[in-house]
Parts: sequence; structure tokens; C-alpha cells
Amino acid sequence: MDFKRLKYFQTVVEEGAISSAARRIPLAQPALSRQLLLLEDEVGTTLLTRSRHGVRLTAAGESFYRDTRRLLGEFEQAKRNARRIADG
Amino acid sequence: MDFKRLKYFQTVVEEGAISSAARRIPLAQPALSRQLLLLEDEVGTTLLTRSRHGVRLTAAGESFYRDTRRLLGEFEQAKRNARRIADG
DNA sequence: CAATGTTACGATACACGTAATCATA
DNA sequence: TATGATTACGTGTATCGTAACATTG
Repeated sequence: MDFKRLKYFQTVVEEGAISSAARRIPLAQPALSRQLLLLEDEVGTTLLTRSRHGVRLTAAGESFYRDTRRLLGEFEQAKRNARRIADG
Repeated sequence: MDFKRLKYFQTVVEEGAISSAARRIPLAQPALSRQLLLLEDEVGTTLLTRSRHGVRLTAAGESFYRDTRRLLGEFEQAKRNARRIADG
């Protein structure tokens, strides 16, 4: 599991569609679609419902989105903490 | 950044040496050494001091070890939360 | 048929293992 | 010279982009 995959998921949720998220990342749409399927496979449940108009979070997806958004922030903080201690 | 890389770091800290951590993971010693260098590069600071007897955490490494150990637990919890909501 | 998402497939990048090298008690 | 870490290099797997296909308002 790469943090990259979680960031992709965050972007898709924020954009409400895989296509526009792919443009924003940037990444080809099929590559992003695959990354989301792999993420759902690793988590073990469906996180998004797909439709003609884009994607919507499932209840499980809502939970996972909140949890991982916090997590990504904490990881950045962990790196900052380490650098701050090292640099003085 | 892969979670795998953080888990490798955890194991190295617990073992106190790259060589024994590599046996435990399992992974070839050079591969593990490279992963640690890549991790330090991504974090932006030295996390371990190397010696003939193994490795020791720097002050920055201590901080990063604590932070990421917590993070890894929280990630597992995030997955469990999602599955619980989906299944239950 | 237009805008979305997925599947197929070939090319590239990254992580691995083996072998060689460096460092130190 | 024995133990532990790093560098070099070839190989395999995973990710990417392009192209083709599927779905639906």
C-alpha cells in the first residue's frame, strides 16, 4: 500500500469523479481507475459507487476517507517533526 | 512512499540491526539497506546511525519511529472501520 | 452520442536478489 | 578476518499511457 494510492482516493472524492481527478493529479484516467480498484481490494470493501455522473462515497468510503485524510496529515507532521529535531 | 517502507524501519529499530531485521522480514540485507536510505531521503534527515554493531536511532529517528508506529496502527484501524461498516 | 468508467496490452520504472566492496573491532 | 552496511548490476513485477470497450443519461 502506497501513500500515493490514498492521495489518489482523496482527490477522487474531492473532485467527485475519476476523470476530473485524473486531470488534476495528473494521471491517465485508466491508471487512476485501476488504482481505486486496487485500493478497494486492499481495504476489502467497496468505497465508491460509480455512475454516469461520477462517483459517490459508500458509507464505508466515508469512514475511510475521513480516517485516511487525517492519517495523511499526521504523516506529513511526522516528517516535519523529524526534520525539526534534526535541524535544530 | 510505501507503508512497507515504514514497516521495514519499525523492524530495523526493534532488531537494532539491518542484518537481523532482513532475516526477520525476510528480505536481502542490501535491499533493506537501500529502503532505509530511500526512507531517510524522503523524510529529509538521518534516522539511524550505522556502526559495526548495528544501528541506533538518532533523535529525529526516535520521533519518527514513535509517530509512524502509531500511524501504522491507525491505518489498520481505518481499514477495519471500513470493513465493519460495509459488512455489519 | 457525449461523458463517464473499465479492460487489454505493450513500455517503463522500481524493488528485489546476488555479487562485490567498504568499514571496523 | 568476521560482522555488519553499502554500491553495482541484471531481472522480474508493478505502474503507467494509449487504445479499445462498456455504460448510461
